[in-house]
Amino acid sequence: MLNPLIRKLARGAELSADDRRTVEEAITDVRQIGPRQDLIREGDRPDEVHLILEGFACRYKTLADGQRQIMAFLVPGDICDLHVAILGAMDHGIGTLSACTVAFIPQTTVAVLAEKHPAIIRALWWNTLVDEGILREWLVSMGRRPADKQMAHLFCELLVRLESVGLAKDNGFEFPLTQEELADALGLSPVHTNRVLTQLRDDGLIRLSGKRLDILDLDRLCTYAGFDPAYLHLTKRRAS
Amino acid sequence: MLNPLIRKLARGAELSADDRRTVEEAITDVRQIGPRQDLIREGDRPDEVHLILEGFACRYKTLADGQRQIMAFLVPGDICDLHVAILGAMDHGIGTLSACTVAFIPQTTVAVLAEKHPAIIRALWWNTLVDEGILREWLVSMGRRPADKQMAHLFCELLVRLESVGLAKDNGFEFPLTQEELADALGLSPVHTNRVLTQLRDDGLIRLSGKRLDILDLDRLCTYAGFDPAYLHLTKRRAS
DNA sequence: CGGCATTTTGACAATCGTCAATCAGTGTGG
DNA sequence: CCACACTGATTGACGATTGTCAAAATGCCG
Repeated sequence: MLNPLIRKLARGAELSADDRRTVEEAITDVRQIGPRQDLIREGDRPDEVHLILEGFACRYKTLADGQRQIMAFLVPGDICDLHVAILGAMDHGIGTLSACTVAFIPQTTVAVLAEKHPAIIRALWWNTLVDEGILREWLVSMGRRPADKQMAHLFCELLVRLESVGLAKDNGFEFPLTQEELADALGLSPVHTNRVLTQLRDDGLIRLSGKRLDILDLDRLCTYAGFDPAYLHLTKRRAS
Repeated sequence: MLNPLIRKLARGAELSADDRRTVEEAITDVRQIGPRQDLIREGDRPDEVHLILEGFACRYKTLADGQRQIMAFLVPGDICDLHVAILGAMDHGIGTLSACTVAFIPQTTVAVLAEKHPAIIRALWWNTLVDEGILREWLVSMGRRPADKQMAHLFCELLVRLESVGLAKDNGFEFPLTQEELADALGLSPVHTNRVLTQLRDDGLIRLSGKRLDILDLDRLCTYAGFDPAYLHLTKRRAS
């Protein structure tokens, strides 16, 4: 399988064949991680960068009263913590949701890339900035969209993101999350999440069974959610 | 007055006297902007970077139905759009709230800095990453904190941020926003914002009159909000 | 003083959360 | 194969938070 990171970066930045090979070669330490494991905890200063190759992970914070807020879904091709080298300590945790395949890339390798392959670093920064755009859109969703549209918007976003790394087919994709985890991402209670999900199903917009999510009427779902993919900055080129 | 950007960057990164002078010299085009003016609109590709020197501005998005969500407050020392050069088009707007003094710095100047003063660029990236941390904390607030604690948390954050650029005194600062603008940042209705504000006042936690916000009992407000300033990454050094 | 934006208040409605029970699916051991 | 336990999904009843609408009060500025 083509490395999902390269596949994604190629959409937003210019990478030469040499750059791509360099990225491939940086991925040597690949590990299988079980579901619901922490990759990094708040306060850590990891000396490796983590790249998701398979599975779903998330950024999250846990409040003093035990509530959890998921701040981002990390899917194949996503880098978890490029910023730690600059920021110092992690201000949030990163954990797997499903079982994941994760590449551990030493900071020293990243530093070498920065030195010798500026195009790669630029592409990685592009990626980081897209993630920030996603974060902003989540904030908009939580602040100004009712729960049903917020959820619809999230599903639209995931479809586009997973398509960009070749993991969506026929407007559907693997979605190995419990409703409780989905609730933690939406800022809702699990019960209300269930009700909203039921409503979207009853409206014929989606089907969620087993661990697969199918979008039955993409146009209508996008309209319903007010989804405009511009914030994903994926328009430069088509997948090759 | 000491340039607030330099003051802030000095807290999180190492800048030599030469670096500081270089930053000073990059600020030549300084303009006065009235309140409620757009600096950049969604879709723009500005060829200047904007730096707030005085006043309050914000990042925002407007939905199709006219609702607005403010995604960040930009205060003196904050850079609005360092990322545009990498991302292409703006996926959100930036507008002033109060009257502002804004430095317009050409992208070419930034490119020269990147070439000749890596420490400055590194400091600017540090700043961008802190902004991302703030965004994550806002998401947590919106998702998992009730309105009163969310507002309390925001006030704690603003105090720390404004202190770091020398704009807070005696646990108070200029806060030139209407309640409607505050509501757009919190994701609340203006009416509910007013009620929560009244409650915080009645609890003796804050005073908000005219355009000044005073925190009357900082310890209690921080406890109430569950505020932990770690995410602001301002711990490396004291203000000099 | 008059005009206007902003703040404040009350009454009521909608959304969402909590609690508790039930149902469904899955895997285990006998 | 079935009994059992366990997790996750679903449903109902009810309560809390937040939104909406409309009016009144306040403050600011010419």
